[in-house]
Amino acid sequence: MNEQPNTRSRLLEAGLDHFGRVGFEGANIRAIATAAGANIAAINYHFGGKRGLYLAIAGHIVEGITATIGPMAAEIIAFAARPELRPADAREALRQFVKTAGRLLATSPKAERWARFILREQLDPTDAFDVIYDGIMGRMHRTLTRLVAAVLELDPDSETARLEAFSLLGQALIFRFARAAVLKRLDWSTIGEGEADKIVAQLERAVARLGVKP
Amino acid sequence: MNEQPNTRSRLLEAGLDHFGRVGFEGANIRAIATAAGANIAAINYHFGGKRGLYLAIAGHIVEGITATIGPMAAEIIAFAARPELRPADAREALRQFVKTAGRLLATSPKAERWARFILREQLDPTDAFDVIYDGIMGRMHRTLTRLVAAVLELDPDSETARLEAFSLLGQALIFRFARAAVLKRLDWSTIGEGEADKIVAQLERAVARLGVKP
DNA sequence: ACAGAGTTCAAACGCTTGTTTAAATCAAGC
DNA sequence: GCTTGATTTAAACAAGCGTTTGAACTCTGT
Repeated sequence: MNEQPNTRSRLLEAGLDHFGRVGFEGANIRAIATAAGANIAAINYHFGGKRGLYLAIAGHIVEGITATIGPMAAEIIAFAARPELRPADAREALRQFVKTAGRLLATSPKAERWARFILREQLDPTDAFDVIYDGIMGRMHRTLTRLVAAVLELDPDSETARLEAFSLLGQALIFRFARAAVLKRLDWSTIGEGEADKIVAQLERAVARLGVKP
Repeated sequence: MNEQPNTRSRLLEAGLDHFGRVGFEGANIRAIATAAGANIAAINYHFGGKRGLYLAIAGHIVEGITATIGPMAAEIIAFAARPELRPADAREALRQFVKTAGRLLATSPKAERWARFILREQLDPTDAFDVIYDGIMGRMHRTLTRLVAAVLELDPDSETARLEAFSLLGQALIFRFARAAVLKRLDWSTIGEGEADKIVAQLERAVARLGVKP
């Protein structure tokens, strides 16, 4: 029943999955405890209760994402921070970013769980949303904005640049958030490597289209 | 306490809001009944139970969306079905579509409730998803695909055309689904007419960019 | 071997859940 | 005005919920 790590970690993982699927109110701490191979009381012992576990999971997600995309993120951030960033270079950096992040988002089971949990938080945000936004989301969007602004030759602090960054993000996230519709419409049964290739190609097309003058 | 329509309708509206906020498992039929100014037993009487109400709401959403975008949709569908559809014409139709639909999606309280409910269904689809997909979503996406394909001069049945349609859709939906992040990042407190203008302008930029050769 | 803190366990605690029941109320038709 | 069917009501049902409890089980340092 038990996997490798300690009860605390197993509860975080099981909770992430469970909360993401049915939401905070719908979640059942007995089911979480069972899935984690732990006793119900362990949740109250380690996290002080259901809400405590939920908030801890938000932090756990930030850690997870940071650890996963950390190396690439550092590289891109350094690149994006260069003052003499040329449009063509920024476009290439953006292309690399969507290739890696897009594939991760499309195929990784971890990313699936993260996305589910985060999306539910967007639907009616609680304290957990601030944890995630301040921890990873805001930072990531600011970097994306700088790159997009460089490609479009916009002021990176302008509202337009931020809107453009959301536009690009939307084109990636739609394949994660509207997965059920994507699978039906494209007649796919699942998203494996082959399907991810097509999604990534679509994202590269989006980047290539950025800032091209009519 | 009671609004105008009958108990059945009030339960559908209250349930749409409540299920959308906290999900099926998290929803509380007592809270729904109270919000609707009805007795708990009314849910079982009219819909046979919690699940029955949930499924009925899916149908109610399809009706609502159809009634709201019906006139525009009919016009666009007729337009998109024309065999001799020229790229420039299709682009103009697409521009009109995102202007109307984008503003509705961004500002309408009804659209907010629909989007919330539908998004939750995407996270783990049940029978209700099929009701919504077959009822409105698939139809709408097929029309969108035809228009996008015409602009890009692609085969409207090609996988690429369908992916491109999702890309465009993603750019509109991100402002609805990731609303919490959008508000934070753009330092908006709410999305009123002024903010909707900026979102619609961003969507028009996305349409203008479609199919422009480098 | 022992002590003591850290952790896990089964059992029980109120309380809330979705559903059911049977009586009360309403709206027409004759 | 009474009857009949549809609808609404308050009350009760068992099952499930999050939390608490106190005893049992680790494990580490001495």
